[in-house]
Amino acid sequence: MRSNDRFKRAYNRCLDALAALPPGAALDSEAALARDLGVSRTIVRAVLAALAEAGVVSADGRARTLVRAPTAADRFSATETESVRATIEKRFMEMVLQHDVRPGAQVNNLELARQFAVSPSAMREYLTELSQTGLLDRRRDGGWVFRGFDLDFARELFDIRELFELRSAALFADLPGDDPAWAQLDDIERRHHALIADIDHAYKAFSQIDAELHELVNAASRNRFVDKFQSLRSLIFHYHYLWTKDDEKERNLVALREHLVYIAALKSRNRPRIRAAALAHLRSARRSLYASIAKGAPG
Amino acid sequence: MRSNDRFKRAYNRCLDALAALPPGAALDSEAALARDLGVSRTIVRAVLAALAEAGVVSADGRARTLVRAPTAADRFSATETESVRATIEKRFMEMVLQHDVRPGAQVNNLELARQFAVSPSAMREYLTELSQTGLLDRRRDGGWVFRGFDLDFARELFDIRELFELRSAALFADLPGDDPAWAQLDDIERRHHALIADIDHAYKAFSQIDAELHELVNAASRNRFVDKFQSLRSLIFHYHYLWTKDDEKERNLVALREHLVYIAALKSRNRPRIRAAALAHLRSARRSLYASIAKGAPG
DNA sequence: AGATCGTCTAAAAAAGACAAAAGACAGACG
DNA sequence: CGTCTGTCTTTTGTCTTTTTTAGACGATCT
Repeated sequence: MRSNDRFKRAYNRCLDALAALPPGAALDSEAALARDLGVSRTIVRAVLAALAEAGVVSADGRARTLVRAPTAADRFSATETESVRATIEKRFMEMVLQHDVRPGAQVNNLELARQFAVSPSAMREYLTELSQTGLLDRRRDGGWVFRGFDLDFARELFDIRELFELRSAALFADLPGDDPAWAQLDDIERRHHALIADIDHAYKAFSQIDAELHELVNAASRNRFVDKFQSLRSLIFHYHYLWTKDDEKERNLVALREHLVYIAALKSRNRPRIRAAALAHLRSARRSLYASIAKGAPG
Repeated sequence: MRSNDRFKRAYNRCLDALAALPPGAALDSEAALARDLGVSRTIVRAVLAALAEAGVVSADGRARTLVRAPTAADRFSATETESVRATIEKRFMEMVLQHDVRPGAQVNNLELARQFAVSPSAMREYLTELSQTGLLDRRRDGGWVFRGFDLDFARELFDIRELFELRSAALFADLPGDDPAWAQLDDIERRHHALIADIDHAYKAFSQIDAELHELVNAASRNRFVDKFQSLRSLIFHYHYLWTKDDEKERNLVALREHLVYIAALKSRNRPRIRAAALAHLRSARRSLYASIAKGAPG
């Protein structure tokens, strides 16, 4: 059956909203709540019924009032509100990037589904989607072959990334002065400075801002294939950053400084300078990825 | 239920093989047949049982002999041997490339499944896979939006194609002289000459040889992302050639001649010459695609 | 009269069911 | 003793069923 994680997330968000109200306050209409929570009225009704059941709100007739302030115990836990899709992605990326599977290994849909505690259909759908990314291949007679997160994959990924990023950066420099992208670039630059200033505490935010910068630059290509590739890159790097801990802070600091040089180059609109800055950053990122793969895979 | 199109294709291939034998001849062992037909022994056994049922072979004990020469009536028809996947792909590409759906239109999984006479799951799996190609987008709340085979798509496709092909061609020129790719290139060149000589009858074969040439060149990149893109390109062009009939012969002849210039340039290993030939061919292919889209979509 | 609510319908997601296909293993045959 | 065959188990591809969600429409309340 379909999981009701949507309902659970809406329920938690509703508790958050109720925490700001005093006991005895009247709740908004169903339609208004649906708008605020970004779900259908059907879900809102289910949430309200559950809140009444839990004794958080009272529902006499059509007037609903807050009975008591919601507590942490009322909330659904993080594992419950996670969509099946997100669960699978996390588990799978963990498996892949931590080198728990050897390149060339056969992947068994049924076994993975059991291992991740999801239905075979959900697993199958995810594998189908991921087979477009080059991490997996579908065998002609059924079954899946894992191609692996190895040096070859990293090389192929970076070769394309270089091709796309250099093209996008050149196009970015040609954007008219009043294009909103310039303001977004300024904002990203400001946040880079803030992050560097507070690097001891905030270095975890690197993955996010890295994705934002490269997505902004690549958007200048106005090309859906570049966009798709970019989101694959973000996905892989997001999880890669998450689990590769050696020299994490230093590594991120180096990348942030390279970003600043790159941003300055973009703002100068000087083609050779942009190209040089982009290449310098890509080369250092490539080296760092190669090194972490060579270390992670002792085979 | 899973369809037995595999069994039916193996059955037809087996009939083809038997047609070469005289009545009374003994058949190979199951394992040998499985190897020859490229299927499992389970299927071979089903095929042999069906052949005995049809009276084509006799099965007394473990010795099997051919009773009579197979006829056309024994064969399964083309529609029966087509896999569900292939059916969907054909119908969908027909719909897309013939402009039966407007860009931005909502695509309904259930309705498509009914229309194509396949199950919603099979349809859904195909749409999931195709959404990686940029022809479709998945909406956050379920449902699909068709992005369309329009001028934007053609432009984005060709921009990437140009990027990849130029890179691949340059790498191709660096292949060592004893690389098998050169022999394959010679073979493709020979078949180009044969095709041009017999263009009045053979112009239908263009789609196939076009895909072969570009796949060979792009293989020099040794990059799975280039390969994936290349197979998407082949898929789209295959069906596009199939249905765009205006000036078909002339169009193909022009492309074949451009191919020959391109092949000669590759053999010269002269970088600027290769680049010029590739660009010339890509530009003319781009123009021809743009023109056919502008004509096909009167909106 | 206008907003709000209860109920119904349709569509999509997930799970479950089942046939087809692949592969393993032991016994039979030469 | 090696090869071939019969049977069984596992896994995949596809279809069907169940549940969840979105949205529409008329009834109800203020």
